[in-house]
Amino acid sequence: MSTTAPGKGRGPRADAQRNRDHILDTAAQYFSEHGVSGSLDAIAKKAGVGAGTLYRHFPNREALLAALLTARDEELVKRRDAIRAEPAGAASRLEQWLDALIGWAGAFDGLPEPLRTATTTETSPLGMTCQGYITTTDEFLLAAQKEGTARAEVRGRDLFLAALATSWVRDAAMADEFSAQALKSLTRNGWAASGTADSGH
Amino acid sequence: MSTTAPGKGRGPRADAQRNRDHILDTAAQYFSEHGVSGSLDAIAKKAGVGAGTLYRHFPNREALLAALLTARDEELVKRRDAIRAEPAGAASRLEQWLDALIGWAGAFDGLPEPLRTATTTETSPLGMTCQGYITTTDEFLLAAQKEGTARAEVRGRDLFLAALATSWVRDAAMADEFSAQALKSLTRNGWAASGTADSGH
DNA sequence: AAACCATACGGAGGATGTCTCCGTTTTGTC
DNA sequence: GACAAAACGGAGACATCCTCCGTATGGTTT
Repeated sequence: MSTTAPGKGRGPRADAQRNRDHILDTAAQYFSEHGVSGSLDAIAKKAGVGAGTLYRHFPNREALLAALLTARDEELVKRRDAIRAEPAGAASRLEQWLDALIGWAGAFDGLPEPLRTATTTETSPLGMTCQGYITTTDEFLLAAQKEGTARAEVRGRDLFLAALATSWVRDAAMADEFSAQALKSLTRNGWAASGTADSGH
Repeated sequence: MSTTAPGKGRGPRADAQRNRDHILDTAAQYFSEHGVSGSLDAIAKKAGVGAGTLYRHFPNREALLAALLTARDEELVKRRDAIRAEPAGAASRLEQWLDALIGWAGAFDGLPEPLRTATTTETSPLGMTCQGYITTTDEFLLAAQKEGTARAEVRGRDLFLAALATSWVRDAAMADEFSAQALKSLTRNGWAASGTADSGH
């Protein structure tokens, strides 16, 4: 989880780097337990730093979230590459990628909300991240469209939002795990070209 | 917007009734302008009543929201009856009902969130409301399934959540009105039985 | 119409949370 | 070891939610 960018000018001071990493670790755990709306001051206290230190490193909740997701970036990128390398058809690959997105957006309780906001707000750290994944979604989607297994009028952005929405429905819907699955199938049938749809129970 | 239930014991005091109605009106306007997360204290002030008065009538944000939606209930119920009376096929009726739900959930910015929470939380004023509309959704869905135009494995609850999700995506997505439309089509194709799907440009 | 009391009002204030400011401390360099 | 730049910490300004309780008002009774 170190972020020591080599060669770039003079690196950050040692204590700053240490604190930053530690805050990130603490925040990851705290958000896991309390959802993304957990108190930032509480995170600072738990990490053993002053509130000022936390806010200097991460000016607001979104920045902290963005940093947290960047740390997880590697994982999702790896997944993307693994899916790319699969011998399966384009439709299956797209489906797997969307599944990965749903899982990614569900990393913390309540995460879909800021992600959706970021997706439409642009020009924010989170927005950049989302934009990148929309591009990837477009890549898989285009392949499926060329293959004839995905409707032509669908856009990557729409599927990305649909994945967020699925994750959003799953949040706090623990009483009914079916619903998330249902949304997934609904989406699956939604983008599939006629005749290739799968009831996906 | 009066809520004078006739015959039920001794009604509320006149000033209480007046305040309640006025708070409701003020809240409707305030939420329209600032979304459902607007400050409750600000609403009280704007309505010219003390905070205590607001909280006595509506113990929390959800209660206020529920009262606000109850006022709109009549409208949606009327729409439901109108759809029922239509000569169109069951699929078309289901589609129109889902459209109505999407519009309903978009009455205020940010409304889908508490609605989703209420849907999965049950036993809350909002939860009751949602439950009722899920039942209606089931009614329209069942007709479409009997007609053979809707997949058998879909449930009303899922479509209800999908409608909320669509409204959720639309929120703050003004930069891209397409997305909401896309989600709608995606869902439409998702529940339609094979062969009856419509690309819904 | 005056008195009575249940009902309702208002707004100060406790609790929690976000974020800023600035005096103090730490780090890296010379 | 001394110096300046970088970073720290936590008090406190400010916003919100919500409660508590002394005070005012409305309806009823005589």
